[in-house]
Amino acid sequence: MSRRRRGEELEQAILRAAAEELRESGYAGMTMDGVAARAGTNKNAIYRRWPHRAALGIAAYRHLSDDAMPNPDTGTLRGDALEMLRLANETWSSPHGAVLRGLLAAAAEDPELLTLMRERSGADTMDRAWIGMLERAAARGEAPAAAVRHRVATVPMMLLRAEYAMRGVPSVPDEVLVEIVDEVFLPLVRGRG
Amino acid sequence: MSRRRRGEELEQAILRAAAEELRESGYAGMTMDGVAARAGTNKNAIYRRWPHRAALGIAAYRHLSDDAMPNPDTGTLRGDALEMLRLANETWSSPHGAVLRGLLAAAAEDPELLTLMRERSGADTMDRAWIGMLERAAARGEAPAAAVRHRVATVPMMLLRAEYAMRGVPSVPDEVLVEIVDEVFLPLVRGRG
DNA sequence: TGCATAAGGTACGCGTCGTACCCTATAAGG
DNA sequence: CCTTATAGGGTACGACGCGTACCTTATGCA
Repeated sequence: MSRRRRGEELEQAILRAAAEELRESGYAGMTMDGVAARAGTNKNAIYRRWPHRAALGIAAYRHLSDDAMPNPDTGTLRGDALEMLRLANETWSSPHGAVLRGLLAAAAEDPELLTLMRERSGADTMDRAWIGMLERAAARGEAPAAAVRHRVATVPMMLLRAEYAMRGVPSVPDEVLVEIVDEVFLPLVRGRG
Repeated sequence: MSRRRRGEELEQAILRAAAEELRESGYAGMTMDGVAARAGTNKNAIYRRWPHRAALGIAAYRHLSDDAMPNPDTGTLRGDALEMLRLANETWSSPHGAVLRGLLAAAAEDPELLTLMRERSGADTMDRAWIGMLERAAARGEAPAAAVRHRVATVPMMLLRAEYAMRGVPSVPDEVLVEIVDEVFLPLVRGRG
């Protein structure tokens, strides 16, 4: 008969099982019994490690993907911005993004979870990438130095996020991304000259 | 013994009860049994009218407040925009807004409900108010005519929405509203000249 | 080899949704 | 005025999922 797993090994098995459940059924469909069964263990082992379902969900999401932050350098501000938006749009409209949205929804009424989420969502890294993009544009003379501001740099991602909140699951059309760049981001950067 | 209510009268009683539960406990705390008990009826009467909890939640939210859309006219674009943002911020950070966020969260993975929400959330009315504001500014010569665009007009509200999504329950500080107007909205409008 | 620790197995309490069934008041129509 | 279809009232129940309790059993370590 098979060995009995413990410690790190068991923990990884649980996380893997939870991640699979997340991918297949989303956060709403991830049940503790399901994870336990899939991991070949029982709920005791889970609750000894995470206090509740949401905590496991967040940990498993983190386990699901180590998001490599892109840092496009197309040579123009417009190209860089579009590239960033398109990559984000792809990520968020994938099953992977659906899981993220489910978690965010679950955390909406639980501030504690929301902070947990934000810490691990890589939002800061994302913001830095946009600021870097603006700095390079400014160095090229493509943007006024006064435009290199956090509030300005984050506008496109904020708009994309809000667009997702309004629409349902499907991805945001590419025209919208182009509009965000051409009708908002670039005029805004220029308007600060 | 008291009359037995029917039709419209009973429906209103249920909606009133559901709205009270929403106000007191948020959407997550609104239970069907609770609403039935508070309305002095039973779940049959509810399920004969709404197919599930979420539908009742949305209907009750609508019943909770007939949102009079503000239409400030302070004489300057900056004043109008700030006023709109401040009103929206007040609304969303009130218990009333907490209910709305709870509903949105619940609807996040259910496209059908999301459209229901959007239809009744008055988002279109809100957009029109912002466009009207821009038009008046253009008429006063305070903004270029090219800035009167839907995508431009909706930017501040989108940013506020995204700000809410990032932070938890508490209201967005007034400085952020000022930043949205002074660092984004006004430069953007000017940048389109 | 003995023991503390942690995993396995299982059952349970609780809350909540949604459904079923049967009884009864009410309104509408002959 | 009486009958009958309709809809509300009462209640119980099945299903499901979370989180807990309790006991048994394997495993690593002293």
